[in-house]
Amino acid sequence: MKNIISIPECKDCAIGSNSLFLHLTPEQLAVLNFDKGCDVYKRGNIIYHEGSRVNGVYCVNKGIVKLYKTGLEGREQIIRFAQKGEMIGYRSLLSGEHACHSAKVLEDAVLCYIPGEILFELLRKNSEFAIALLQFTCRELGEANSFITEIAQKTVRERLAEVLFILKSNFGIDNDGVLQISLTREELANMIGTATESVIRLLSEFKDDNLIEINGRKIKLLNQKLLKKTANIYD
Amino acid sequence: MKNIISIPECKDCAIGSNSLFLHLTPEQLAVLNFDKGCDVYKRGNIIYHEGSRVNGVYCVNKGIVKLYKTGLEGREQIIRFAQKGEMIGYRSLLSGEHACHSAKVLEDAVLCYIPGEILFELLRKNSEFAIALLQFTCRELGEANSFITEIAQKTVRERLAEVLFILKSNFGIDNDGVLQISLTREELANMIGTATESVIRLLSEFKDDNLIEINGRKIKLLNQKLLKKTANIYD
DNA sequence: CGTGTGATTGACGCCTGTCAACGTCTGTGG
DNA sequence: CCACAGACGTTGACAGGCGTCAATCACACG
Repeated sequence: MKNIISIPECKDCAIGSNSLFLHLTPEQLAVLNFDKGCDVYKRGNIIYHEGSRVNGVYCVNKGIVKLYKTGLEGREQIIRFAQKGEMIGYRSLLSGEHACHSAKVLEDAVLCYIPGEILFELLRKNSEFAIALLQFTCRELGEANSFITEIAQKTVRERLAEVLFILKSNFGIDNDGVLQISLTREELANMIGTATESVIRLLSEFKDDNLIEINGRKIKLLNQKLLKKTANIYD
Repeated sequence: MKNIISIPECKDCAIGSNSLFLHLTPEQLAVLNFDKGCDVYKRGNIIYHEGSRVNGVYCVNKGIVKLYKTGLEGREQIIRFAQKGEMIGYRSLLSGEHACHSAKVLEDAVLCYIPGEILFELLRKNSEFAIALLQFTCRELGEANSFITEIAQKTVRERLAEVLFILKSNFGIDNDGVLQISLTREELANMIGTATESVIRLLSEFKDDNLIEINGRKIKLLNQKLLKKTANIYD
């Protein structure tokens, strides 16, 4: 097995203007770097199950992780995807509750593990870090509230069109306009709370209307303006 | 006008095991008490509008406040209700975003106002307070995620039955089993994302099935076991 | 080549949103 | 004191969006 990877440096994850780790001092970053664990996960691996107790948080260094709740009759509801630089499991750790969702690897991933005590220690010693995490959480809460409104008031058709834009803003599109994440029809359905068949039918309709182009799981956005109208988005 | 009220003491709001203010030192509590403002609001008053900038947080000392987003075609989606001891507006203040919902008085209320600088000061100086607020936010985030799953997967009928239990746990029932909050049919509809007429019809059905008793806006829970089954709740 | 997962399509019907009409109650102003 | 407006509640009719079930196809993998 030539699967040995070099353990990523925390400071390499402290990228982007919104990284929480920017608020740590170099010393704290060094300590964190020393105390953390790191592992490789393959597609399909479960990192933790809904309902389990979480004793630390994971940082995504590479790959994509799907966070989902299991609802009625085992149907999964996707809460969000986490990618490079994002933390998962922090909600459960901080609230002291059991995990409110499961985490499953969607694209082969490298995750660092920060034990709970270390995180709490940092939060206690570095109030800027705590406030930054608070801000992050509040932003996520705002997104959740928006999503509630949308899922409650919009039609499936509108939600599907909208989710394409959400995926675009999270994972981007390449030069041809192709979404840089590939999801199964079922996963799309589980994001917007509908049946797989409905997603298939609606995607076909979008294609017929020249809003998108489909190539397997690759979705290309053709007419974003009209697609936004379909999604009932006006910004 | 004999409408002069005595300004409530912050320590009187620091009740219950989950109050954030328990984490403040007596001195901090005293400072907070001195710096805060306080006002009386009548039913129907808007405290702030969605999209406005929030420069502080409000603490509910008395009454009930409805937090809601305005969605498509002006339809309101109720996010939550805040009552004695709860804070509102903190999400927007902390995330630095505009208010993601409007706040409207449902039952005549007394609200204290804590300027943003004061709150941030406390968060910086008292890490236990910051962590407590973080925990609170995370719990709310967990609830939001659960709600997303429910609204996405459950039928209107199930959601309506469930919301009765949510109201029960938030506002309680009296000895006769009557919910201690009175909402219009429209407000119930706006909680679960459905039409007013659907709520009316379903409540009638619940009544016919002897699950509840209706007296205007007063709803009495008769058969909670069956009602839970209707809500598809198994705990 | 069998097996399994995912994608697709069609048929069918119910849940639920919309529209419209009407009843009820409360507060307001003449 | 009555008339009226306005908010809220109720009921019926109706259509269509969307979930469910079932059959078939496509494709990858051991």
